[in-house]
Amino acid sequence: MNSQAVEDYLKAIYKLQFSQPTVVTSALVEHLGVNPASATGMIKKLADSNLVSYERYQGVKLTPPGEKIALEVIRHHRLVELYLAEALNVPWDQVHDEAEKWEHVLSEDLEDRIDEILGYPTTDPHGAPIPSRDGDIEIRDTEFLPKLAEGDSAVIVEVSDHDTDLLRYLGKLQLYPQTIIRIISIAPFDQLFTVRVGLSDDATNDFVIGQKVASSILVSKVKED
Amino acid sequence: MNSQAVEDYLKAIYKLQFSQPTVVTSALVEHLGVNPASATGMIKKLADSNLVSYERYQGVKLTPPGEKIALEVIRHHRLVELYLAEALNVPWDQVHDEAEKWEHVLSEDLEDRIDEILGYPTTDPHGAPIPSRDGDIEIRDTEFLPKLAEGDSAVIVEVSDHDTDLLRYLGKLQLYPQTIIRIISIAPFDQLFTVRVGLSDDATNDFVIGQKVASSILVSKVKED
DNA sequence: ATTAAAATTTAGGTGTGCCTAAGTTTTAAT
DNA sequence: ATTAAAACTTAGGCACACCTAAATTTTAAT
Repeated sequence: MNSQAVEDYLKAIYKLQFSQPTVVTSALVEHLGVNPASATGMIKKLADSNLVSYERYQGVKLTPPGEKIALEVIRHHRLVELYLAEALNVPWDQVHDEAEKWEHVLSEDLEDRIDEILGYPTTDPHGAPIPSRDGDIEIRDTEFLPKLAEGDSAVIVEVSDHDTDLLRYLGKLQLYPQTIIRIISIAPFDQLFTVRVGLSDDATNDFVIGQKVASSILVSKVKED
Repeated sequence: MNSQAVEDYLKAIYKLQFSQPTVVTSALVEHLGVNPASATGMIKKLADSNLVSYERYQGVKLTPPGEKIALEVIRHHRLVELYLAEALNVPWDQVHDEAEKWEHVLSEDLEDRIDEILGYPTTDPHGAPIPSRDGDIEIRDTEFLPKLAEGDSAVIVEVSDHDTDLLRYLGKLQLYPQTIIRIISIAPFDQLFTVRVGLSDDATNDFVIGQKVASSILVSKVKED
């Protein structure tokens, strides 16, 4: 069996490959909080097992078998997150950390039971897509909130899931997946977004978010009528 | 934090202490399926941490701190077993193996949520008592089925939980905790028990069990009127 | 082209928990 | 009392996954 460490590395590589065509050691070091030497050692091990392709100093890429395992782990993680939120009422800012532990001990049998109980869901509590059993994952047409212009309306598709404080803050602002928002204005220099939840003309609940928060939100633009 | 291995050893010692005042190395070797040398090494480590008292060649005994941890692990295990059975419909012969993995990753927060959802249960699916949060565990007046005499009626209190095949067999015979049984007869030499489920006079469903099966069942005698 | 800084790898080491093989101690039989 | 068998411990190693410190390679600046 793959160790927990192997699974964590593969998952990290999978996620980092969205923003980088090849994942360099330092990216893994930062994402996993390990020492560069440890990352190099594990990368060699993964390359030996043919889970990543690797060229010294050039970073890694998942091979098909590596990607398959990464997607299985991600499926476990996201199913568990949703299960914790729905069935056990764990607050959405805590499900990620719990799921980090549970994803590694979930049997296929239990995975199926949870999947069935949840009604074969397609997204987790943060809006991230849940891969299918055979590793297919939905590709969606999204952009980060900072790409929006003044006056744009959009629906929140997904929010970044690993920062507890950030999630609590987003929750307080009602910024959940499926929520419709409108960009009222964008202040220059500091890129501050004045945001309104919903489509109303009522400005009393508008609030302002900065770059950090804005770029943790993935949206899909809503066409005006 | 205590490693999974430490938790497993403490749990094993706790269980073995019921039948032996002091737990010798070979008992742990058999129960955990490890090499004698490994057990000795771990025993030393546990003694150094003051979780067991230990004298070379004489076996170990849990200290109060060791017993506390053992009971916490057992509480986790039994709560998870019951949760898997009730909420996820995992068959009762499989819950033990799943719980072996989950018990080590259960946070206190999740433990409380599960406890609440289950309605603060006191026994697991095999009838074993669930320790309270602060380590109290119910002491019951029970005996093993082979202690019963012909004609005795008794209620099944608990069955041995770790043998999948045995549990499936008991299930087929309807020998669950709470079930009332009567010993119709005991065949000499081989100690074969003819058992009837319930208190009826209908003999058509009587069946025979041997020593192995009989001694896996804990009962509480029912007084005749 | 040279060099300083950044990124990465190598070398060597730690702790955990397992193993086999070789003693040592206890126990029970004669 | 002696001895064989059983039980247990010690000694020496292995695999894993981490670390620090030192060396190497890449990169970007002059």
